[in-house]
Amino acid sequence: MPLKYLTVAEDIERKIREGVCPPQSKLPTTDELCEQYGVSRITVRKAMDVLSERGFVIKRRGSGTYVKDIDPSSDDSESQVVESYSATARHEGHVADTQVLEFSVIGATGRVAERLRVGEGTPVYSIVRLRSVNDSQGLVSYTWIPVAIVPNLTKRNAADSLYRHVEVGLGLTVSSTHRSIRAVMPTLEEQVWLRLPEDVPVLEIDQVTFLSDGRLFEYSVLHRDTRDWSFKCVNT
Amino acid sequence: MPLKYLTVAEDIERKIREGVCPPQSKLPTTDELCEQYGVSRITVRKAMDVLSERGFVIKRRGSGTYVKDIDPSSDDSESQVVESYSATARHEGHVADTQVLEFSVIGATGRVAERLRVGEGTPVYSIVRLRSVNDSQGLVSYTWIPVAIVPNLTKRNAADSLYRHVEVGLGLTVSSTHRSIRAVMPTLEEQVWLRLPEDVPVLEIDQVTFLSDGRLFEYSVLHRDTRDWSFKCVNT
DNA sequence: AAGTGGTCTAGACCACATA
DNA sequence: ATGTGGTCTAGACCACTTC
Repeated sequence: MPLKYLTVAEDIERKIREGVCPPQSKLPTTDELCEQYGVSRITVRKAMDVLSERGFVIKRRGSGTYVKDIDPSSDDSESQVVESYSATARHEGHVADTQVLEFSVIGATGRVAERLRVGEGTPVYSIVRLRSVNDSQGLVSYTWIPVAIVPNLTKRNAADSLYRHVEVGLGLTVSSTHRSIRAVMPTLEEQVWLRLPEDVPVLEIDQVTFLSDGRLFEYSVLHRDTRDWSFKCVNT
Repeated sequence: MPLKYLTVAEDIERKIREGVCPPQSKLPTTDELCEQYGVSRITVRKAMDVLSERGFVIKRRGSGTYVKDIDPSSDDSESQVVESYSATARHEGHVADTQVLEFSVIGATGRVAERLRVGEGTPVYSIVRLRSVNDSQGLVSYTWIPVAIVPNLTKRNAADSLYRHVEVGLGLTVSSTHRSIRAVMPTLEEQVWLRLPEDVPVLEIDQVTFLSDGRLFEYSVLHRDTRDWSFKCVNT
Protein backbone atom coordinates (compact mmCIF):
# COMPACT_ATOMS: atom_id res chain seq x y z
CA MET A 1 0.00 0.00 0.00
CA PRO A 2 1.30 3.44 -0.87
CA LEU A 3 2.37 5.61 2.00
CA LYS A 4 -0.57 7.53 3.39
CA TYR A 5 1.26 10.77 4.10
CA LEU A 6 2.63 10.86 0.55
CA THR A 7 -0.79 10.13 -0.88
CA VAL A 8 -2.24 13.07 1.02
CA ALA A 9 0.69 15.37 0.18
CA GLU A 10 0.58 14.55 -3.50
CA ASP A 11 -3.16 14.97 -3.72
CA ILE A 12 -2.97 18.42 -2.18
CA GLU A 13 0.05 19.33 -4.30
CA ARG A 14 -2.00 18.40 -7.36
CA LYS A 15 -4.89 20.57 -6.18
CA ILE A 16 -2.51 23.48 -5.73
CA ARG A 17 -0.98 23.01 -9.18
CA GLU A 18 -4.39 22.72 -10.80
CA GLY A 19 -5.65 25.86 -9.13
CA VAL A 20 -8.25 24.14 -6.98
CA CYS A 21 -6.44 25.72 -4.05
CA PRO A 22 -5.35 29.12 -5.40
CA PRO A 23 -2.40 31.12 -4.04
CA GLN A 24 -3.07 32.81 -0.71
CA SER A 25 -6.03 30.55 -0.01
CA LYS A 26 -6.32 28.73 3.30
CA LEU A 27 -6.19 24.98 3.23
CA PRO A 28 -8.63 22.98 5.36
CA THR A 29 -7.53 22.62 8.97
CA THR A 30 -5.54 19.65 10.13
CA ASP A 31 -8.61 18.09 11.68
CA GLU A 32 -10.70 18.56 8.55
CA LEU A 33 -8.02 16.92 6.43
CA CYS A 34 -7.93 14.02 8.90
CA GLU A 35 -11.60 13.45 8.21
CA GLN A 36 -11.40 14.03 4.47
CA TYR A 37 -8.63 11.53 3.97
CA GLY A 38 -9.53 9.25 6.83
CA VAL A 39 -6.10 9.39 8.43
CA SER A 40 -4.70 10.47 11.77
CA ARG A 41 -3.57 13.93 12.71
CA ILE A 42 0.09 13.00 12.70
CA THR A 43 -0.19 11.68 9.16
CA VAL A 44 -1.77 14.90 7.92
CA ARG A 45 0.94 16.84 9.70
CA LYS A 46 3.67 14.84 8.00
CA ALA A 47 2.01 15.48 4.64
CA MET A 48 1.95 19.20 5.37
CA ASP A 49 5.60 19.08 6.37
CA VAL A 50 6.40 17.65 2.95
CA LEU A 51 4.47 20.42 1.19
CA SER A 52 6.13 23.01 3.38
CA GLU A 53 9.63 21.70 2.64
CA ARG A 54 8.88 21.72 -1.04
CA GLY A 55 7.86 25.36 -0.79
CA PHE A 56 4.18 25.03 -1.66
CA VAL A 57 2.58 26.13 1.59
CA ILE A 58 3.29 28.17 4.65
CA LYS A 59 2.07 27.12 8.06
CA ARG A 60 0.91 29.73 10.56
CA ARG A 61 0.42 28.53 14.09
CA GLY A 62 -2.90 29.62 15.46
CA SER A 63 -4.20 30.60 12.05
CA GLY A 64 -3.97 27.91 9.41
CA THR A 65 -1.97 26.66 6.45
CA TYR A 66 -1.88 28.79 3.32
CA VAL A 67 -0.88 28.28 -0.29
CA LYS A 68 2.22 30.30 -1.07
CA ASP A 69 1.88 33.05 -3.62
CA ILE A 70 4.91 32.54 -5.79
CA ASP A 71 5.74 34.12 -9.10
CA PRO A 72 5.06 31.43 -11.71
CA SER A 73 8.01 32.66 -13.78
CA SER A 74 10.29 31.66 -10.93
CA ASP A 75 8.40 28.43 -10.38
CA ASP A 76 10.21 25.83 -8.35
CA SER A 77 8.22 22.91 -9.61
CA GLU A 78 11.07 21.63 -11.74
CA SER A 79 13.75 22.52 -9.28
CA GLN A 80 16.50 20.11 -8.48
CA VAL A 81 15.91 20.49 -4.82
CA VAL A 82 12.21 19.98 -4.83
CA GLU A 83 12.43 16.82 -6.84
CA SER A 84 12.91 13.46 -5.27
CA TYR A 85 15.91 11.56 -6.44
CA SER A 86 13.92 9.16 -8.51
CA ALA A 87 12.41 12.14 -10.27
CA THR A 88 15.86 13.60 -10.81
CA ALA A 89 16.98 10.29 -12.22
CA ARG A 90 13.99 10.28 -14.53
CA HIS A 91 14.95 13.68 -15.77
CA GLU A 92 18.53 12.70 -16.28
CA GLY A 93 17.17 9.90 -18.38
CA HIS A 94 15.59 12.52 -20.58
CA VAL A 95 18.87 14.18 -21.27
CA ALA A 96 18.78 14.42 -25.02
CA ASP A 97 22.36 13.83 -25.84
CA THR A 98 25.32 12.63 -23.81
CA GLN A 99 28.80 12.39 -25.25
CA VAL A 100 31.39 10.57 -23.21
CA LEU A 101 34.57 12.54 -23.84
CA GLU A 102 36.74 10.51 -21.52
CA PHE A 103 36.33 7.22 -19.74
CA SER A 104 39.19 5.64 -17.84
CA VAL A 105 40.27 4.17 -14.55
CA ILE A 106 42.89 6.09 -12.64
CA GLY A 107 44.32 6.21 -9.14
CA ALA A 108 42.61 8.78 -6.97
CA THR A 109 44.78 11.79 -6.15
CA GLY A 110 44.58 15.02 -4.22
CA ARG A 111 41.17 16.58 -4.22
CA VAL A 112 39.43 13.53 -5.70
CA ALA A 113 40.78 11.25 -2.97
CA GLU A 114 39.81 13.81 -0.33
CA ARG A 115 36.28 14.29 -1.54
CA LEU A 116 35.66 10.57 -2.05
CA ARG A 117 37.28 9.81 1.32
CA VAL A 118 39.52 7.14 -0.16
CA GLY A 119 43.27 6.68 0.02
CA GLU A 120 45.52 8.08 -2.68
CA GLY A 121 45.88 5.61 -5.51
CA THR A 122 42.51 3.91 -4.98
CA PRO A 123 41.14 2.96 -8.43
CA VAL A 124 38.36 5.26 -9.55
CA TYR A 125 36.60 5.79 -12.84
CA SER A 126 37.33 9.18 -14.33
CA ILE A 127 34.54 10.24 -16.65
CA VAL A 128 34.13 13.43 -18.62
CA ARG A 129 30.79 13.95 -20.28
CA LEU A 130 29.16 16.61 -22.38
CA ARG A 131 25.41 16.74 -22.01
CA SER A 132 22.68 18.81 -23.56
CA VAL A 133 19.43 18.90 -21.68
CA ASN A 134 17.30 20.80 -24.11
CA ASP A 135 18.36 22.29 -27.37
CA SER A 136 20.45 25.15 -26.18
CA GLN A 137 21.39 24.16 -22.68
CA GLY A 138 24.53 22.31 -21.90
CA LEU A 139 26.83 21.12 -19.22
CA VAL A 140 30.17 19.45 -18.88
CA SER A 141 30.56 16.96 -16.03
CA TYR A 142 33.74 15.58 -14.52
CA THR A 143 32.88 12.54 -12.43
CA TRP A 144 34.90 10.20 -10.25
CA ILE A 145 33.48 6.95 -8.87
CA PRO A 146 35.33 4.30 -6.85
CA VAL A 147 35.61 1.14 -8.93
CA ALA A 148 34.89 -0.90 -5.80
CA ILE A 149 31.42 0.57 -5.50
CA VAL A 150 30.30 0.30 -9.09
CA PRO A 151 32.20 -2.55 -10.74
CA ASN A 152 31.61 -3.28 -14.41
CA LEU A 153 30.89 0.29 -15.35
CA THR A 154 31.29 0.76 -19.08
CA LYS A 155 31.54 3.68 -21.42
CA ARG A 156 28.09 2.68 -22.62
CA ASN A 157 26.60 2.94 -19.11
CA ALA A 158 28.17 6.33 -18.74
CA ALA A 159 26.38 7.56 -21.83
CA ASP A 160 23.13 6.70 -20.15
CA SER A 161 22.23 7.95 -16.72
CA LEU A 162 24.74 6.88 -14.11
CA TYR A 163 22.04 7.18 -11.49
CA ARG A 164 19.81 4.81 -13.38
CA HIS A 165 22.60 2.30 -13.74
CA VAL A 166 23.30 2.45 -10.04
CA GLU A 167 19.66 2.38 -8.95
CA VAL A 168 18.16 -0.02 -11.45
CA GLY A 169 21.16 -2.05 -12.48
CA LEU A 170 22.78 -2.52 -9.09
CA GLY A 171 19.75 -2.17 -6.84
CA LEU A 172 21.29 0.63 -4.81
CA THR A 173 19.49 3.82 -3.94
CA VAL A 174 20.83 7.33 -3.90
CA SER A 175 20.23 9.17 -0.67
CA SER A 176 21.68 12.66 -0.57
CA THR A 177 23.93 15.15 -2.28
CA HIS A 178 26.17 17.83 -0.77
CA ARG A 179 26.76 20.72 -3.15
CA SER A 180 29.07 23.69 -3.23
CA ILE A 181 28.31 26.27 -5.90
CA ARG A 182 30.38 29.04 -7.46
CA ALA A 183 30.65 31.10 -10.63
CA VAL A 184 33.70 30.49 -12.84
CA MET A 185 34.87 31.07 -16.38
CA PRO A 186 34.81 28.00 -18.61
CA THR A 187 38.07 26.62 -19.94
CA LEU A 188 38.83 27.10 -23.61
CA GLU A 189 37.84 23.49 -24.25
CA GLU A 190 34.55 23.99 -22.47
CA GLN A 191 33.85 27.13 -24.46
CA VAL A 192 34.06 25.05 -27.60
CA TRP A 193 32.10 22.09 -26.24
CA LEU A 194 29.28 24.26 -24.92
CA ARG A 195 29.42 26.69 -27.86
CA LEU A 196 29.76 29.60 -25.46
CA PRO A 197 30.41 33.13 -26.70
CA GLU A 198 33.32 35.01 -25.15
CA ASP A 199 32.79 36.24 -21.59
CA VAL A 200 29.97 33.89 -20.70
CA PRO A 201 30.60 32.33 -17.29
CA VAL A 202 29.33 28.96 -16.09
CA LEU A 203 27.97 27.71 -12.81
CA GLU A 204 30.35 25.33 -11.07
CA ILE A 205 28.60 22.71 -8.97
CA ASP A 206 31.00 20.70 -6.84
CA GLN A 207 29.11 17.76 -5.37
CA VAL A 208 29.39 14.43 -3.59
CA THR A 209 26.56 11.92 -3.56
CA PHE A 210 25.81 9.31 -0.89
CA LEU A 211 24.02 6.00 -1.29
CA SER A 212 21.34 5.13 1.21
CA ASP A 213 23.67 2.51 2.69
CA GLY A 214 25.91 5.39 3.70
CA ARG A 215 28.65 4.88 1.15
CA LEU A 216 29.98 7.87 -0.73
CA PHE A 217 29.67 6.89 -4.33
CA GLU A 218 30.37 9.84 -6.54
CA TYR A 219 32.30 13.09 -6.72
CA SER A 220 31.42 15.38 -9.57
CA VAL A 221 32.25 18.85 -10.77
CA LEU A 222 29.70 20.26 -13.20
CA HIS A 223 30.17 23.31 -15.37
CA ARG A 224 26.81 24.46 -16.58
CA ASP A 225 25.61 27.12 -18.97
CA THR A 226 23.08 29.22 -17.05
CA ARG A 227 21.88 31.48 -19.83
CA ASP A 228 18.75 29.36 -20.15
CA TRP A 229 18.62 27.58 -16.82
CA SER A 230 19.13 28.26 -13.16
CA PHE A 231 19.71 26.26 -10.02
CA LYS A 232 16.69 26.55 -7.77
CA CYS A 233 16.26 25.87 -4.10
CA VAL A 234 13.93 26.56 -1.22
CA ASN A 235 15.09 27.09 2.35
CA THR A 236 12.90 26.91 5.38
CA MET B 1 11.26 25.04 28.28
CA PRO B 2 13.41 24.51 25.22
CA LEU B 3 12.09 22.12 22.63
CA LYS B 4 13.08 18.59 23.47
CA TYR B 5 13.74 17.43 19.94
CA LEU B 6 16.04 20.39 19.31
CA THR B 7 17.85 19.79 22.57
CA VAL B 8 18.53 16.21 21.55
CA ALA B 9 19.48 17.14 17.97
CA GLU B 10 21.86 19.86 19.09
CA ASP B 11 23.49 17.68 21.70
CA ILE B 12 24.18 14.97 19.14
CA GLU B 13 25.32 17.53 16.57
CA ARG B 14 27.80 18.81 19.13
CA LYS B 15 29.07 15.29 19.78
CA ILE B 16 29.56 14.79 16.06
CA ARG B 17 31.42 18.07 15.69
CA GLU B 18 33.62 17.35 18.68
CA GLY B 19 34.51 13.93 17.40
CA VAL B 20 32.80 12.01 20.17
CA CYS B 21 30.84 10.33 17.38
CA PRO B 22 33.42 9.99 14.59
CA PRO B 23 32.52 9.72 10.89
CA GLN B 24 31.15 6.34 9.85
CA SER B 25 30.33 5.42 13.43
CA LYS B 26 26.92 4.13 14.36
CA LEU B 27 24.82 6.24 16.67
CA PRO B 28 22.90 4.59 19.51
CA THR B 29 19.60 3.09 18.42
CA THR B 30 16.38 5.05 18.64
CA ASP B 31 15.34 3.18 21.77
CA GLU B 32 18.69 3.74 23.47
CA LEU B 33 18.48 7.46 22.75
CA CYS B 34 14.96 7.50 24.21
CA GLU B 35 16.39 6.18 27.46
CA GLN B 36 19.50 8.38 27.45
CA TYR B 37 17.55 11.58 26.99
CA GLY B 38 14.41 10.47 28.75
CA VAL B 39 12.13 11.30 25.83
CA SER B 40 9.73 9.39 23.63
CA ARG B 41 10.56 7.58 20.44
CA ILE B 42 8.82 10.12 18.25
CA THR B 43 10.89 12.91 19.79
CA VAL B 44 14.15 11.09 19.11
CA ARG B 45 12.99 10.45 15.57
CA LYS B 46 12.25 14.12 15.01
CA ALA B 47 15.71 14.98 16.31
CA MET B 48 17.25 12.50 13.88
CA ASP B 49 15.21 13.98 11.05
CA VAL B 50 16.74 17.35 11.83
CA LEU B 51 20.27 15.93 11.76
CA SER B 52 19.50 14.09 8.55
CA GLU B 53 18.17 17.22 6.84
CA ARG B 54 21.23 19.12 7.91
CA GLY B 55 23.41 16.46 6.33
CA PHE B 56 25.11 15.13 9.45
CA VAL B 57 23.79 11.58 9.52
CA ILE B 58 22.36 8.94 7.24
CA LYS B 59 19.60 6.64 8.38
CA ARG B 60 19.53 3.02 7.28
CA ARG B 61 16.34 1.13 7.96
CA GLY B 62 17.03 -2.17 9.60
CA SER B 63 20.60 -1.26 10.41
CA GLY B 64 21.02 1.99 12.29
CA THR B 65 21.90 5.65 11.97
CA TYR B 66 25.43 6.57 10.96
CA VAL B 67 27.57 9.71 11.03
CA LYS B 68 28.28 10.88 7.49
CA ASP B 69 31.86 10.85 6.36
CA ILE B 70 32.24 14.21 4.69
CA ASP B 71 35.35 15.97 3.54
CA PRO B 72 36.03 18.64 6.17
CA SER B 73 37.32 20.98 3.45
CA SER B 74 33.85 20.98 1.94
CA ASP B 75 32.21 21.27 5.32
CA ASP B 76 28.61 22.35 5.32
CA SER B 77 28.56 23.55 8.88
CA GLU B 78 28.53 27.19 7.91
CA SER B 79 26.27 26.70 4.96
CA GLN B 80 23.40 29.01 4.34
CA VAL B 81 21.03 26.13 4.00
CA VAL B 82 21.96 24.34 7.14
CA GLU B 83 21.62 27.42 9.24
CA SER B 84 18.36 28.44 10.77
CA TYR B 85 17.19 31.89 9.87
CA SER B 86 18.01 33.33 13.21
CA ALA B 87 21.53 32.06 12.74
CA THR B 88 21.67 33.57 9.28
CA ALA B 89 20.46 36.84 10.72
CA ARG B 90 23.14 36.66 13.35
CA HIS B 91 25.75 36.19 10.66
CA GLU B 92 24.39 39.03 8.61
CA GLY B 93 24.84 41.08 11.74
CA HIS B 94 28.51 40.22 11.59
CA VAL B 95 28.90 41.65 8.16
CA ALA B 96 31.90 43.89 8.62
CA ASP B 97 30.99 46.74 6.39
CA THR B 98 27.82 47.73 4.62
CA GLN B 99 27.61 50.73 2.36
CA VAL B 100 24.19 51.84 1.23
CA LEU B 101 24.73 53.00 -2.33
CA GLU B 102 21.13 53.82 -3.03
CA PHE B 103 18.03 54.18 -0.89
CA SER B 104 14.76 55.40 -2.33
CA VAL B 105 11.08 54.68 -2.71
CA ILE B 106 9.88 53.91 -6.20
CA GLY B 107 6.84 52.44 -7.86
CA ALA B 108 7.21 48.71 -8.53
CA THR B 109 7.58 47.86 -12.20
CA GLY B 110 8.03 44.82 -14.37
CA ARG B 111 10.02 42.07 -12.77
CA VAL B 112 9.99 43.64 -9.31
CA ALA B 113 6.18 43.83 -9.29
CA GLU B 114 5.97 40.26 -10.56
CA ARG B 115 8.32 38.80 -8.01
CA LEU B 116 6.79 40.73 -5.11
CA ARG B 117 3.30 39.88 -6.35
CA VAL B 118 2.16 43.48 -6.13
CA GLY B 119 0.53 45.73 -8.71
CA GLU B 120 2.63 47.99 -10.90
CA GLY B 121 3.24 51.30 -9.18
CA THR B 122 2.99 49.94 -5.64
CA PRO B 123 5.49 51.87 -3.48
CA VAL B 124 8.57 49.85 -2.68
CA TYR B 125 11.93 50.67 -1.20
CA SER B 126 14.73 50.25 -3.68
CA ILE B 127 18.00 49.61 -1.92
CA VAL B 128 21.44 48.96 -3.33
CA ARG B 129 24.08 47.86 -0.89
CA LEU B 130 27.71 46.89 -1.04
CA ARG B 131 28.76 44.49 1.66
CA SER B 132 32.01 42.86 2.63
CA VAL B 133 31.70 39.77 4.75
CA ASN B 134 35.33 39.15 5.51
CA ASP B 135 38.28 41.08 4.21
CA SER B 136 38.28 39.98 0.65
CA GLN B 137 34.77 38.78 0.09
CA GLY B 138 32.10 41.00 -1.22
CA LEU B 139 28.65 41.19 -2.62
CA VAL B 140 26.34 43.74 -4.11
CA SER B 141 22.66 43.45 -3.27
CA TYR B 142 19.69 44.98 -5.00
CA THR B 143 16.66 44.76 -2.73
CA TRP B 144 13.02 45.75 -3.09
CA ILE B 145 10.62 45.78 -0.16
CA PRO B 146 6.98 46.91 -0.18
CA VAL B 147 6.66 50.05 1.93
CA ALA B 148 3.37 48.73 3.31
CA ILE B 149 5.13 45.79 4.96
CA VAL B 150 8.07 47.62 6.52
CA PRO B 151 7.05 51.23 7.11
CA ASN B 152 9.61 53.63 8.57
CA LEU B 153 12.58 51.95 6.99
CA THR B 154 15.54 54.31 6.93
CA LYS B 155 18.87 54.40 5.22
CA ARG B 156 20.35 53.77 8.63
CA ASN B 157 18.35 50.54 9.10
CA ALA B 158 19.48 49.39 5.69
CA ALA B 159 23.10 49.72 6.73
CA ASP B 160 22.41 47.27 9.49
CA SER B 161 20.83 43.92 8.87
CA LEU B 162 17.43 44.24 7.26
CA TYR B 163 16.51 40.90 8.75
CA ARG B 164 17.35 42.08 12.21
CA HIS B 165 15.27 45.20 11.75
CA VAL B 166 12.31 43.13 10.58
CA GLU B 167 12.68 40.45 13.23
CA VAL B 168 13.69 42.45 16.26
CA GLY B 169 12.32 45.85 15.39
CA LEU B 170 8.97 44.84 13.99
CA GLY B 171 8.48 41.51 15.73
CA LEU B 172 8.02 39.63 12.49
CA THR B 173 9.77 36.38 11.70
CA VAL B 174 11.28 35.28 8.46
CA SER B 175 10.09 31.91 7.29
CA SER B 176 11.49 30.81 3.95
CA THR B 177 13.45 31.88 0.90
CA HIS B 178 13.08 30.77 -2.71
CA ARG B 179 16.31 31.11 -4.64
CA SER B 180 17.28 30.90 -8.27
CA ILE B 181 21.01 30.83 -8.97
CA ARG B 182 23.13 31.48 -12.04
CA ALA B 183 26.56 32.66 -13.12
CA VAL B 184 26.87 36.09 -14.70
CA MET B 185 29.49 38.72 -15.44
CA PRO B 186 29.46 41.71 -13.11
CA THR B 187 28.59 45.12 -14.50
CA LEU B 188 31.41 47.63 -14.84
CA GLU B 189 30.15 49.37 -11.70
CA GLU B 190 30.19 46.12 -9.79
CA GLN B 191 33.69 45.36 -10.97
CA VAL B 192 34.82 48.58 -9.34
CA TRP B 193 32.78 48.15 -6.17
CA LEU B 194 33.93 44.58 -5.63
CA ARG B 195 37.48 45.25 -6.83
CA LEU B 196 37.20 42.38 -9.30
CA PRO B 197 39.91 41.70 -11.86
CA GLU B 198 38.87 41.35 -15.50
CA ASP B 199 37.04 38.16 -16.40
CA VAL B 200 35.97 37.22 -12.89
CA PRO B 201 32.30 36.22 -12.89
CA VAL B 202 29.91 36.50 -9.95
CA LEU B 203 27.16 34.30 -8.60
CA GLU B 204 23.72 35.78 -9.13
CA ILE B 205 21.22 34.82 -6.45
CA ASP B 206 17.69 35.88 -7.30
CA GLN B 207 15.54 35.40 -4.22
CA VAL B 208 12.21 36.17 -2.58
CA THR B 209 11.71 35.87 1.17
CA PHE B 210 8.48 35.11 3.00
CA LEU B 211 7.51 36.12 6.52
CA SER B 212 5.99 33.47 8.73
CA ASP B 213 2.63 35.20 8.44
CA GLY B 214 2.75 34.30 4.77
CA ARG B 215 3.47 37.73 3.37
CA LEU B 216 6.16 38.12 0.74
CA PHE B 217 8.41 40.77 2.12
CA GLU B 218 11.52 41.01 0.03
CA TYR B 219 12.85 40.51 -3.46
CA SER B 220 16.61 40.63 -3.84
CA VAL B 221 19.20 40.04 -6.49
CA LEU B 222 22.67 39.43 -5.10
CA HIS B 223 25.90 39.48 -7.08
CA ARG B 224 28.55 37.75 -5.11
CA ASP B 225 32.26 37.20 -5.55
CA THR B 226 32.84 33.45 -5.25
CA ARG B 227 36.61 33.36 -5.38
CA ASP B 228 36.68 32.92 -1.62
CA TRP B 229 33.22 31.64 -0.86
CA SER B 230 30.65 29.22 -2.22
CA PHE B 231 26.97 28.61 -1.85
CA LYS B 232 26.43 25.31 -0.07
CA CYS B 233 23.42 23.08 0.15
CA VAL B 234 22.40 19.57 1.04
CA ASN B 235 19.61 17.69 -0.68
CA THR B 236 17.93 14.60 0.65
C1' DA C 1 15.20 -15.02 14.60
C1' DA C 2 16.45 -10.70 16.35
C1' DG C 3 17.30 -5.92 15.81
C1' DT C 4 16.42 -1.40 13.73
C1' DG C 5 14.26 2.37 11.61
C1' DG C 6 9.46 3.73 9.21
C1' DT C 7 4.59 4.43 9.47
C1' DC C 8 0.44 5.12 11.87
C1' DT C 9 -2.93 5.63 15.63
C1' DA C 10 -5.54 8.11 19.62
C1' DG C 11 -5.18 11.40 22.71
C1' DA C 12 -3.23 15.19 25.79
C1' DC C 13 -1.55 19.62 26.46
C1' DC C 14 0.66 23.97 24.87
C1' DA C 15 1.56 28.42 22.20
C1' DC C 16 -0.12 31.54 19.27
C1' DA C 17 -3.69 34.10 16.32
C1' DT C 18 -8.00 36.07 15.83
C1' DA C 19 -11.99 38.02 17.27
C1' DA D 1 -13.00 32.53 24.26
C1' DT D 2 -12.19 29.82 20.46
C1' DG D 3 -9.64 27.76 16.87
C1' DT D 4 -5.36 26.46 14.91
C1' DG D 5 -0.98 24.41 14.40
C1' DG D 6 3.22 22.55 17.49
C1' DT D 7 5.03 19.27 20.73
C1' DC D 8 4.97 15.08 23.15
C1' DT D 9 3.51 10.55 24.90
C1' DA D 10 2.75 5.24 24.78
C1' DG D 11 2.13 1.71 22.01
C1' DA D 12 1.22 -1.18 17.71
C1' DC D 13 2.62 -3.06 13.51
C1' DC D 14 5.52 -3.16 9.32
C1' DA D 15 9.79 -3.37 6.20
C1' DC D 16 14.24 -4.08 5.94
C1' DT D 17 19.02 -5.67 7.50
C1' DT D 18 21.82 -8.72 9.70
C1' DC D 19 23.09 -12.92 11.74
